[in-house]
Amino acid sequence: MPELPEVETVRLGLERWCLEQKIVGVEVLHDRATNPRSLGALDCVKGATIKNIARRGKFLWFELDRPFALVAHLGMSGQFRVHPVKTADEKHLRTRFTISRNLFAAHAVAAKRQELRFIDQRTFGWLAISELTGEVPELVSGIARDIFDPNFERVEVIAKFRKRKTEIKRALLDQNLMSGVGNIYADESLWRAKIHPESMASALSAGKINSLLDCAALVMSQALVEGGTSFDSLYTNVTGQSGYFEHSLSAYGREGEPCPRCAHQICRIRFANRSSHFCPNCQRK
DNA sequence: GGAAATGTTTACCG
DNA sequence: CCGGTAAACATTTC
Repeated sequence: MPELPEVETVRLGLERWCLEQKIVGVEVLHDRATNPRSLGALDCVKGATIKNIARRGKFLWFELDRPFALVAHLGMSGQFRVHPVKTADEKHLRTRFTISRNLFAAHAVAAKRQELRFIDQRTFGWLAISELTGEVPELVSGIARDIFDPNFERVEVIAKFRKRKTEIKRALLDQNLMSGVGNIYADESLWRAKIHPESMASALSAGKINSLLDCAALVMSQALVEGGTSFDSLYTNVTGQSGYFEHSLSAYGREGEPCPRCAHQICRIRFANRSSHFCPNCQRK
């Protein structure tokens, strides 16, 4: 589930709880939690201090006082949680980082330790060590900027969309064109922009694509305010709270229900190997 | 009991 | 380049 708003919610939580903390322990409990493209084993972050938490699209990474970053992708069900040490292990705990706040000797009785845990039921999520020399880690270098990136080139992106000989929803999901949009926000953005998901990207005017991008930004920023979307307890933010945006969805998951705009029944079709929800009355091809 | 479906990404094949 | 499909996995729903 985690798309841009959920990943940003997680990033904010990590920023709140992990900044300037030193990683003093790493315990990998599942092989698949490490991306095969990782430069090495995750325990090489031991001893590093977390200097920044950054994000592009659905990828996030911890910047360290090292020339490499710890990159994370949440996949379908990944979560980060910050816990006091000795909290009972979750069933799907994949990696445990022990982190410690550096306290001034004059005040410190003992360094305060906590655990940063990566939990992932379906194990499509992963962590990796990746070289960080430029703006983003090497592993993230192929991912396009997301719409909230200050250097997002809207005019260029619109032109790229219009060159695609494919359906608009497929293009919207392509993380190499524009990152951060997944199945839920694709359906919601298309509904808001009144565009049929199977419309050919190349058949849409620049103005229409421009308004679609406006809708995507609007829908995702609303979701962000509400702490992201969640359908079950799989997704929670760092402190364990779920998002509430699910109550605000207009099309996604609402097959058979009336369209909030025109009351026509919302349809669901299989498409690109996933479900698409749309209003056949408002969203014409 | 079993099939289908679930928010992601990547790889492969035609 | 494009699209279809499968695969990685655990769990829930029909």
